Amino acid sequence: MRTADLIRRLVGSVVEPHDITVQQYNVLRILRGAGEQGLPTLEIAERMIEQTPGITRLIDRLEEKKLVDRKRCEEDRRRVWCRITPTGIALLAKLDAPVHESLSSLSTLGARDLAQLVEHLDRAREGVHHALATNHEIKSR
Amino acid sequence: MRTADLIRRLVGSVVEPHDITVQQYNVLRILRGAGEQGLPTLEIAERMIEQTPGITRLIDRLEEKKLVDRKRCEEDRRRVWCRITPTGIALLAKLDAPVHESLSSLSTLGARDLAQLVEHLDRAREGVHHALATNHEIKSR
DNA sequence: GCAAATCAGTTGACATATCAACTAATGCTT
DNA sequence: AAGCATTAGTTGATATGTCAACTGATTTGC
Repeated sequence: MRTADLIRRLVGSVVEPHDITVQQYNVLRILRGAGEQGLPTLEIAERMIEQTPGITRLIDRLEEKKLVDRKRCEEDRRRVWCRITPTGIALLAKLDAPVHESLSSLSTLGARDLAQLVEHLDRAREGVHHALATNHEIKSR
Repeated sequence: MRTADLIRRLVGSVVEPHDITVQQYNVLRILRGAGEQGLPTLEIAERMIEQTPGITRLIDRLEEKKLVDRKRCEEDRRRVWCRITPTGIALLAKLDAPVHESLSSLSTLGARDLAQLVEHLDRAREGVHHALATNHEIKSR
């Protein structure tokens, strides 16, 4: 968790001077990856690295900055499609290199160690995920 | 970072029903570890897992709940000693077992893998730490 | 021995996060 | 087809986090 916090702050130090938070950056990355059509609001929430219940207002703020736009889905009028705007794409393009470069600091670990680290974290996450789900079940009785 | 977020939420699901946040729990653990005399405010901040500039008010809230008390240091009147109260100790005692148990979900990894994971994270952190420090230097010019 | 710099901590203004209650649309059931 | 449950998303109240400016205490340099 110490390491995650440091990485968060490292990425923050790169993106925040451009007036977006790390979470907003994460949303933009997700939407860029999602392509033309975009994604419904709660789909974005599910893909976030840090889970956040405040997804609506997070995207409100991105919309205010014209980095994202939204429109109601016609087939299912409960849903809202969110898309990254050209301005958003341009901002990400500017950030790609510096973010990537800042994360190169992780290469204090070699490729092999890094791969193993990721694999271990994946396995750890499974265990924790299971514990959280169980915990939640118990609470909801 | 996904894994860290999950663990954070797992610990949160254990401690939050007792009306403290994960960060507050972290402060209490630090103060219990610090013993009788306690610690000056900013010393606590340095030892936190997630760095937080809002340490004063975080401790304000713990003080309101009578889990912590404070007094000015006589030798250096700028400083404030923070100590965990008996109520705080009692709360931690109640939480020790459930927190420990919830974290046993990490034993999807064997002891050896876990040790290696920690070592890799430590090394990763060094790299990131260095990058952040350098980054900060550049900014402050 | 005194001004300037530094340090420990606090405060105010503001941004963001969180939780529960809500609206509107759709799906399911009989 | 009516009624209830579910789903997608929003909103309001409130708690917490964040940044910069500040106070008061202690060092440091000259």
